[in-house]
Parts: sequence; C-alpha cells; structure tokens
Amino acid sequence: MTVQSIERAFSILRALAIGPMGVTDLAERVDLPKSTVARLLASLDSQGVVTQDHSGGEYRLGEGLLEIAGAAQPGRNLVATARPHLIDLMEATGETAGISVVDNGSMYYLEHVEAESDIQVRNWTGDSAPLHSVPSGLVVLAHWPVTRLDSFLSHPLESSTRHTITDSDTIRASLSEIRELGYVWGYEEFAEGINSVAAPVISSSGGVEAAIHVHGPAYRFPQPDRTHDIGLQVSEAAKALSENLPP
Amino acid sequence: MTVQSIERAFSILRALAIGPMGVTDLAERVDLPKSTVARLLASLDSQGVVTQDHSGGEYRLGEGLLEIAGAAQPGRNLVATARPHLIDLMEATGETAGISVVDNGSMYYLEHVEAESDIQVRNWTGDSAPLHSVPSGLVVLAHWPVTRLDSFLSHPLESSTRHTITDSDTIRASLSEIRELGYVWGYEEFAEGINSVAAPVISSSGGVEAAIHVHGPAYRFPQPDRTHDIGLQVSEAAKALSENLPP
DNA sequence: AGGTACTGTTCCACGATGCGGAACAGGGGT
DNA sequence: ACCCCTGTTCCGCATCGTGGAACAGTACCT
Repeated sequence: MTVQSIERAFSILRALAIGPMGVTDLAERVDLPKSTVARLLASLDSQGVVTQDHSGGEYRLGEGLLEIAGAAQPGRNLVATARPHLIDLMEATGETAGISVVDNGSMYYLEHVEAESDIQVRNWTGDSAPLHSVPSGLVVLAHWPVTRLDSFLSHPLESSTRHTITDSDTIRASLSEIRELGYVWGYEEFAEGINSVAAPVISSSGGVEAAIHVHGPAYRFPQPDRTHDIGLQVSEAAKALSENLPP
Repeated sequence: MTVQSIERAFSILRALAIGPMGVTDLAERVDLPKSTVARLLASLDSQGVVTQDHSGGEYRLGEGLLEIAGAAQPGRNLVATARPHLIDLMEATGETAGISVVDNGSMYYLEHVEAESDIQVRNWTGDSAPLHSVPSGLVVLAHWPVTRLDSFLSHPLESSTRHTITDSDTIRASLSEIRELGYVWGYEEFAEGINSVAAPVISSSGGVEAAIHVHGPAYRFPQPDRTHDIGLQVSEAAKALSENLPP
C-alpha cells in the first residue's frame, strides 16, 4: 500500500527541517538503525535534497528540495482545498467567489469561481491589489502583528478609486472592528462598480496567509438587507477552509 | 548503495515540478510501470508532498514539500539570526538563553547560549518538552487560533513536576495575560530547580513558530524585583528577532 | 602517546518488501 | 449502449532494502 523507504525518507527530511543533524542523532530521532538512516541519507544526497557539510559531517537539507518545491507555487493546492468552499459560496450568493494570498505586499488573486450570471465581474486571477484597497487585504492586515502593520501603514497609501481609504488612522480603526466581525465589506474601493466581502483564512500556526471573498456588481450586490447574512457565510466558509488546510 | 524507491520517488517529484499530471503521463515520463508510479504516488500522498485534486484525478506537488523546503534555508539561519540576540540576553541576565521551535506538538530546543557561570542549567538542545509545561510552549499556545488550542487542551495534560499546571481552564486564563504582557515566567514547571522566562517569535505571516527564553537555577533566578525587567528584555529580544526574520 | 568515546561508513546474509504484469473499476465522450 | 481512457488493486516472484556488527576515522581527555 505504502512504500516503507519513502515514508522513512520523509521522516528523515522532516527531522532535518528542524535543523542540521548527524546520522546518529537522526537515527535516534526517527527511531531507525543508524545504518538504515545512513543509506537513506546517501540516496537523498545523490538526489541533492540533502547535503553534508564536509565529508563525514552533519547533514542538512539541500538545494534540490528548493528546486522542486519552487515549482509548487505557493497556494497551488490551497486552491484545490478552497474550491469546494468557493463553489458553495458562489451558489449561495449567486456572485463570483475567489481566493487570494499575500504576495509581495499585495493581495494576489489565486482563483475565481464564476457566477452563473450574464453580468459578472471579470476574472481577476493573476492580478494583484494593494492591501489597503481591498477587503481581502484588510482582513489580512487585521491579523498582522502590530509591528508589521505599523511599518506597512508608515508608507503612503495610494488611491485606486475615489472611494479608496488612504488614511492610516481610519484604517487602523476599522481593523479592530474587522477582527470582531470576522469579515469586511468593501464598496468600490479598488475598482469602480464592484463591491466585495472578504474573510481571513487562518493557518494552523495562527498566521493569515489568504482570504476568500465574494465580488459582485455594485448595482445589485449586496442587497442592503443581506450584508450581514452574506458576510457570515463568507466568514463561515473561511473558517471551514482554515480547518482543513493541509498543514 | 542507493535506494531505488527514493531515486524513483524524486524523479516523479521532479516530473511533477513541470506541472500537474496524471499517473499515466507520469509513468511514461519517468519510464516506469504505471502500477509502480501509482504506488509511489500513494506513498508521497500520504506524506503530503503530493496531492490529487479530486479522488481519481491528477496529481500535483503538495504543501508538505514547501513545509520541509521552507525550513531548508530559513530554518537553518533561524539559529544564526537568533544567536546575537541570545548572546545579548545571556550577557544581560547572566543566565543561559535559548531558542526553541514547535515540533510535533512539543517545544523542541534548537540552540543554547550558555551562561558564563560555574553553575548553570544543562544544555537542553535536541530535547523536547510538552507545550503546557514550559513558558516557551505557553507563549506559543497564547498565539494559536482557538480551534487549534481547543483541540490541544482537549487531550489530558501530563505533569512533569509537582509544579506543572495541568488544568486547562487555569492555562486558558493565563494565556490572555501572556498576550498582554508579551512574556511569561515558569517556576519549576518542567524541571525541578529551574525557572525560566519566554517570549514569542512571530513570523511575518503572524504565526508563532518559535520562542526564545532564559533559564536559570531557581535559587538565584530571577531576583524577585527584576522579574518584569527581565521579562521585558526577553520580550524585546524576541520582537527584534521577529523583525529581521527571513520571510 | 595512548587510550576512550564518539562520529559516519561499509559489509553481507537474510527475508521482508517493493515490484510490475495483468485484471479491475469508474468516468466521459461519442 | 458502446468504447477508450483514466486511476487503482491484486498477487506470486525475486529483487531490493534491511540492520546488526565490524570498520574507519577524528576529537577529546588522561
């Protein structure tokens, strides 16, 4: 069913992820005979995923691992796990649902599930938006440690539309509300004619790496009496996703 | 000399680095029987380094790979980046300073900087301690999302010494205080005769992955009038480290 | 120097373990 | 209904990995 050597190889890699170690320590840690660990390490070494400092020294994780992992674009299967939730949201609201991640100081749109409607927001996948100008960015900011938030807000904030909020104090004030509520609405702050709600996806380490959201044309979305209702749905979906995240 | 299955497993991973593929394509690419590839994939899947979209679908590289690879660089120089701060702390307090990370539900002691004193706590490097029994674990718990905290506290907590706090409500109550204060003292809770302070190292995503701490013999550490003073120093050091962490 | 206590590495007979051809099961497309 | 493709399971065979023990270095005390 499952291949023993692979299982063992990866427990070795995981052990090495903690820090460089020698064969003996490693063997004890993963509870395997030293000779076995040595052989597995030799194989992993020949694959370039581990290296030893000087011949006969400690082992550490190698470049080869980064080479492979580099291709695993951040959030590749975040998308896969998120999809079902996005589809639910889309069906519940009738509007486009999506997920985005923090990338290089902006929100990067990873995936979209389109509404079944003739008029809908365009596919934003692959684009980025400034954190302060989109709800998804705001929910991320709301969960950042203060020091990081301070340094972000200390740079001047640009406007995307005439509705964009660029005053750092106003933003700061809204963040605590966002933390309480669990979601936030944005009204044409990034693009004219588009409103959206977002909620944070929280990883098991407690950090916020992503947000999911629903976008719709401002003239019909949201129905004024459903803002809280829809906000809760997004928040629920985000919470559900947070819980069955891979790590 | 070299383990066949590992060699094969990594050629599969390398092939998947090109892009998501099905078993058949993959088998042809790496020139192996389909059944063999399927079995290897199943193993890799159980390790979380590959995932398939929907049961019976294509395979792609998984999050687990990033988890390991992420530690390839930053993990190794976490210690390097931390060292100067630990040395500062050690010199300021005259006691041993260290850094530990969460590993497999425990705090794992990564590195120690020894006090320049004849009597000092032993080198804890490489050992692990239950999260609830050490200050470093408590500061980590204090920054976990509630759902994860709940599941941790739902398991029975073991005592290490007669001072270990095992009541989940008592712990829960102390966590909010820890969040406010930024540090926490532990008095002989994990080992008799040892007191320690810890503060959380917060990554750029907002998650807590490590803690730094100062340990000393209970008879001289801390001087009762300096608990807050020393706590602040540890907290400052942790904050400083958090800020020049590699992303 | 001479020990001692480590380290990582190699050897090799044994048999558990992974191998792979072939048969199976489940979807989509036509 | 078919066909063709997918990923998955089965199972006997022997290859391949296993792990104890012996080896070979190296750093550290006496």
